Amino acid sequence: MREEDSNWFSKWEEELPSPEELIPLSQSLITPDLAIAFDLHRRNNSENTGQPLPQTTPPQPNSSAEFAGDSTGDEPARTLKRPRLVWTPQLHKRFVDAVAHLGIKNAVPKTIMQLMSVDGLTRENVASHLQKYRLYLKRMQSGGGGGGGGGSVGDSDHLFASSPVPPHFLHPTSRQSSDHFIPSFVPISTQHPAAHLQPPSQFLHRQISAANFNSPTKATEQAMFLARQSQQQPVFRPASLHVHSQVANYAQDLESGAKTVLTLFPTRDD
DNA sequence: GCCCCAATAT
DNA sequence: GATATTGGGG
Repeated sequence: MREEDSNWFSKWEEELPSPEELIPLSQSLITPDLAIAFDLHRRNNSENTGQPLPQTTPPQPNSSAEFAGDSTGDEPARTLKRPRLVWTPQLHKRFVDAVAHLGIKNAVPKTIMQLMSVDGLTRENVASHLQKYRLYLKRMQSGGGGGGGGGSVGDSDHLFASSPVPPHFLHPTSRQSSDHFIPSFVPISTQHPAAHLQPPSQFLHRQISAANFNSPTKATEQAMFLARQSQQQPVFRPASLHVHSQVANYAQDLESGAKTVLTLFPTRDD
């Protein structure tokens, strides 16, 4: 039923005290002007090991939607090109969790984008990624599903392979609202290829308090989804949340050396 | 307008 | 190679 869905969704929005409190993890994209600033002051350490960016400007959790920096004060903000979005495993996991949570049925770009609630993430970003992800799933059902065949999915899907694929993705059975797909721990025991992009200190072990989703109501489920993403307790103790907003990392492309790409940096691993 | 898919561009 | 963008169609 749609009604339920829209119900919890609106309730969700109503009940939330404030985005800042609920979603401390809201990942802010850097503004273009900031990017330019960084580009100007860019350090020479190409392959840095530590924190690449000094936080000269405390990013505001909610204003990030506007890239519309008038840094140069001339370009219409909408025309400005955003840097390419880099789908880190963490970001991708968030994507997968969102899709899993919505169920394949409702997993459309717009909805996914909303669920992920990542600042600066556009519908196009999600659509593009979703398209590719679907291909991956398809490839997986035909190739690797049977067992025995050896259809190995190949190593070309590093990113997608980094997050567990919810079982119900692979077999379109009649109904799966996936009411409770537990976005399980991703056993990031080994480092993924993109690990070099992440500061080593970011690797913390993740533990979910299973006690939390004992009796999730529709309303709270959404909150808990987000809470789970941020590896925080639900709204209970907002005081303890460190609100260190994420810094988007503009990394100079190591190979080409000319491109600027945007990496979303979760402060915790997912 | 949103969505999907495929193809093409960067 | 990974994303973004575009185009055709529902």
